[in-house]
Amino acid sequence: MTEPLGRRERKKAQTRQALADAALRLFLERGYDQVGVKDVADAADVSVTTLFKHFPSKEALVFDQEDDIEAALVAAVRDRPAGQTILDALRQHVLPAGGRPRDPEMATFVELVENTPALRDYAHRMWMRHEAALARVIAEEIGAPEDDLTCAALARFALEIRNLTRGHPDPRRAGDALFTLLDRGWSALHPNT
Amino acid sequence: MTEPLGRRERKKAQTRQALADAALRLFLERGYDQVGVKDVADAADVSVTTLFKHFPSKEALVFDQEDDIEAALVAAVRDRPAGQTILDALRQHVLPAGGRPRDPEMATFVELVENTPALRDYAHRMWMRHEAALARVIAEEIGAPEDDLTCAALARFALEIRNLTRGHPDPRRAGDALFTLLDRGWSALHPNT
DNA sequence: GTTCAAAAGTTGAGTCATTGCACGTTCTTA
DNA sequence: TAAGAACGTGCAATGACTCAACTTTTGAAC
Repeated sequence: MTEPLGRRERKKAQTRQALADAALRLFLERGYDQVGVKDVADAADVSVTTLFKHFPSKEALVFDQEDDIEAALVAAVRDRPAGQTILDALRQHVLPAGGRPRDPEMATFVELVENTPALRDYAHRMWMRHEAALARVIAEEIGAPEDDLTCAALARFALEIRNLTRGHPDPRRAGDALFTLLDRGWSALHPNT
Repeated sequence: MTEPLGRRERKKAQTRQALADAALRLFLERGYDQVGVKDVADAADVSVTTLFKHFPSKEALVFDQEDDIEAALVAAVRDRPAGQTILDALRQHVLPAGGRPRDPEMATFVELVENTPALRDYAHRMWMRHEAALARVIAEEIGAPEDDLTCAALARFALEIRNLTRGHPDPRRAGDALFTLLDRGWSALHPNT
């Protein structure tokens, strides 16, 4: 489906990839704040303006493929198995799997993001940006008005659980406890949802 | 207690006040994004560098007296009446009083902050910055380890309630419902706290 | 009363991320 | 194939923020 690309689009994707690769390499070598966008552009052999045509900001250089996350989140709630509550669906989708794969490349990437305030904040904002969509699908599922505040609160709290458990020795167990906390309050307001 | 100020400190406070006044006036006149820090500095008859010696950022120009909020927050939990739960103490302290005083000057200020993304985000960050202190005092009060995750979560969720209810027609009632949600889950984990 | 050195205020000249404007190249359409 | 639209690219600018040096104020020693 993505095969028939013209030369132009192929070169565009190539340039984009070169920028992302150069950025990640330089950031890991020297640290995010010690690398300017000029350095990244030079390493990819393009001008700074071209860099910003491909990425909306310096932070976005390290978050390359952040596309279908919102759709997957909404689908996890809307298409949950029959009989499963909304909170259990969120619990399974938001919390990471128990044993970590320990991909070494991913590990250094996560370390870079965690140790760089600008990147940590950016990742947080990107993740919380899905709150509105999540709140909307929750309201639909329980038949509440679209702007129901408890749905917005549940969406925000559930998303924040991932941020809270990040860096914890056992994120799965910790997240479970927090989802249980939310579940007790939520099921009192909206039983069997 | 703050009377014996030397000429120097008096002039410093005077410059600071002139900057804050000029900034608020210009922001309300032309809009936050249409005013540069240069304009504010010129209006107060100082250089841009001097402006940044008094305020750490452009956003900070409008949040002049944000000092003892964290202390009051911690005190509200630690010095709550005997027999009152932590969540009830937070509910009373975080939620605004029912009838609004309708101070016209404050109203235009709130409107400016709400309608300016940069200021809205800054106010949010400033408010959430108290999460760590709040989490610490909650952990102390229930005798949990200082880095207990459920305490951090309760602190974050309680603070977020204020952000969620902002702009709602009846913040008091809406906030009450959300605190009740948290209360059910929390009292199951830590009864009578 | 004068001097002097540390502390604090002030400044102009910079740095860095980000964005209009203009030019050349590539793709489309007739 | 040639005009015209759309796109990639670079130069130069803008706006927030910082740095090294200069000036003023303060407090005490002489």
